[in-house]
Amino acid sequence: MAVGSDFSLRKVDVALTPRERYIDFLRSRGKRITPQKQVILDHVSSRHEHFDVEQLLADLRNTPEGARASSATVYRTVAEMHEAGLLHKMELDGRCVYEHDYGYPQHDHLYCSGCRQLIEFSSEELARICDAVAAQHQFRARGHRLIITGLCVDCRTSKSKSRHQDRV
Amino acid sequence: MAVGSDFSLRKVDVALTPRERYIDFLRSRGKRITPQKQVILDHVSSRHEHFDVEQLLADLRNTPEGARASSATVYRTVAEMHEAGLLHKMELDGRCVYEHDYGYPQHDHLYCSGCRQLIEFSSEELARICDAVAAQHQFRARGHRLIITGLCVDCRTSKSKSRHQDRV
DNA sequence: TTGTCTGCAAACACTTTGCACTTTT
DNA sequence: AAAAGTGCAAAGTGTTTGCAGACAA
Repeated sequence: MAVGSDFSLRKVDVALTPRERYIDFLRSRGKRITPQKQVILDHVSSRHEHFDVEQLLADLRNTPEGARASSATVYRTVAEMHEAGLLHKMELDGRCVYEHDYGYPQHDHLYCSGCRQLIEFSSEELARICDAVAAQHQFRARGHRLIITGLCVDCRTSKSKSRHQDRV
Repeated sequence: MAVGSDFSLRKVDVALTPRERYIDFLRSRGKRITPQKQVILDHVSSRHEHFDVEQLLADLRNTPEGARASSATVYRTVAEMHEAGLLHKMELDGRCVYEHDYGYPQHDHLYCSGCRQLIEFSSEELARICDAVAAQHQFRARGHRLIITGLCVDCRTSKSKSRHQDRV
């Protein structure tokens, strides 16, 4: 069973770049830094964007240098980066979606069930509510995830034209 | 692709019992009311509790009358009840978890990563935030889901004794 | 009689794992 | 040299689906 170590529970130290942070993490665990991990790291940290493993694999294949990593490796590496606190993970429509959120402020999402787009927002009030609720239940909160489901503007207006909306 | 019809989008009419509601739904679609569906309905609506299909199947088998339904049927029926607005669905740790929430007030959850218990809470403030955020993005919200992850009191205190905590 | 439903088993999508080989340290 | 990583293919999970027979409307 994977373990969310003390390391990953601590508030991130934003003085480090993602790469430094990751390398620190690997070193502290006696894990290795391999070309595959670097390629994946570069891809993932070059933008703040939601993706699943399939997309990441496709991206890697489209890379000019044709950087390569097997899906097994991508799954393993992505999990490792999640442990390291570089990637945020969530489940959506039966598969795992990640986003590079190291150094990014906490935020939540609107999820359009039409085009499956994730729209970000953040709310301090929400954080306050979470703290209050947790305290009330003597719960030690590690984090939270709020997803508001519905239809985005585009899907609302193109409702009758496309097959997009209401995919549940 | 399954369809979340107008029917299921409408606010539930709490004057109906779950059974009435379900039967209405089935009739309106020309779907049938079978013994299997009734057994499942009874089980599900007899308590307000979180379960996955595996648990539901086990429960059915433990029933005195040995009520039976294949897993395919349970999957199909549960999905149907979700469409009918009787069951709330969420994904957790890679599988789908349902709860009978017809007639119950909207609420959200604290999820203990130790014992995997779901603790309910509700917050009007939260609902307000969701509305505000959706409006801000011209988004038509259908619903929301907030999960606060962490450790419950029990798992916090029995931290060193058990293998419970930090299952990610 | 028509059309849905059920159960079974096969199919599926996504993810994890065992293993032999490679690579880092 | 020792330990961890990689790719492949096989094994797992949880869920869906095709189909033939059963059955409600």
